[in-house]
Amino acid sequence: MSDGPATVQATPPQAPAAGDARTRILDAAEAIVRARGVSGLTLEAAAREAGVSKGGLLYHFASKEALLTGLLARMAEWMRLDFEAAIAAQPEGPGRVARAMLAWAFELTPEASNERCDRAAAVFLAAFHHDPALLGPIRAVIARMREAVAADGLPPGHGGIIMAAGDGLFMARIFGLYTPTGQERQDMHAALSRLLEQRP
Amino acid sequence: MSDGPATVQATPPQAPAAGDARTRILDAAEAIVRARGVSGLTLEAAAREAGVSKGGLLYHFASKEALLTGLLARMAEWMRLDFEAAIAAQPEGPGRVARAMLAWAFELTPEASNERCDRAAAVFLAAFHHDPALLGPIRAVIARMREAVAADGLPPGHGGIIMAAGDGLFMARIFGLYTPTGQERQDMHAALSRLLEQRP
DNA sequence: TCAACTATACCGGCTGGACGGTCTGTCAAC
DNA sequence: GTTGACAGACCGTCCAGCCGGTATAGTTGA
Repeated sequence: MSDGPATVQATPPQAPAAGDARTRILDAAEAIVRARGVSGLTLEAAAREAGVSKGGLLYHFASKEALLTGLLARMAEWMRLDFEAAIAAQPEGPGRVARAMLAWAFELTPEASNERCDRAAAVFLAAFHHDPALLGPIRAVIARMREAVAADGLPPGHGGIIMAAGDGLFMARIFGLYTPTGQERQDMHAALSRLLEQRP
Repeated sequence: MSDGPATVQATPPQAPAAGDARTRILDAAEAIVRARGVSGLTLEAAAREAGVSKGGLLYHFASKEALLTGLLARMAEWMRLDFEAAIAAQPEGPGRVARAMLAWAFELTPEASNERCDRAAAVFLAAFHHDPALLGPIRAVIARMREAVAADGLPPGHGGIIMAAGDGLFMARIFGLYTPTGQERQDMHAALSRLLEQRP
């Protein structure tokens, strides 16, 4: 009994409780994956980062898988809303969805884009590592995007290229494979824009 | 930076299986990741699959990181050779490198392509999960590809699109996000081919 | 020629630490 | 006094890495 419960939580060690515990835990888990990688995400670490105990975390998420499922469901919903907003921001007509995807992938403010990109990557990789089947909600969102692009009135293949190119840049970023310069991004954006102005 | 002993050039006394132990261990590690995911790759499992003991594995690869490094070095070398062969197979002139990349990404026999794709994905994901810094050799290979594409005499952005689209399809495959139909792949291939026939 | 020695190529038990999940305890609010 | 929302000790499992042992081939020296 040399070291009893000497540590009492007078004040939370980290940020002072923004939002409810559930949201804080989700945010903490994302932050840990971004900072320390997928293997750094343990229940204890997530609990500590969120300012709750391990038991507290397990009260909200009964297992690690439940935590990842929660993370993924939140992300899928954000993606869906983002994508719908991007479509709504484009004028109607052929290629509307593809233009929205392009605007989404080549967002003008790289900061905001990178932030969201990294959050998505963290959730994505953590879920995939635990169990690839957890990506179901994301797959569903992507399938709906693909349907929308396919019915967009573009020449065959052009929609697929837009999606694949966006995915490729996403992958390059999350794995740190390479970082295109601003000029390169602009050139790619311009070339893709020309591509989706064509009609079948 | 050589992990393991110098290879003996004489035939092994009695080969219990195909190839030397080192190669068998590397192959076994890849197979495990493909079959059971990154988290299924343990030293014991790799040793068992390769038909050696754990101690035997550790004789050739002093740590798990050394094993992953070996896996990655081998893959980077294969990629480099593949890419050079793909370039050599294309007629000279502007867009040669981009045509090689296109042929590489949209290989005519999907089986062979998928096999290599999955092997690469296994190594890639396992290494990334252990330590993203291990991807250095791959990054180097990609950087050289990007340089080659940039000096290929294509309109700005077109080379980047080819690369990004290929990467996107790669990502879609390794994460099982979606599977383009044969028709879709053909359409994308045709559209990208048109793209790289243009001159600045 | 043959015993002693050395290097190579393994074998497999062991340990220490990390991690997911369980369980009991606590405490304020209703 | 019951319930919701935690706290935190604890347990079983898994795994990387360590270490002592072993078998065989090759070398050396008397």
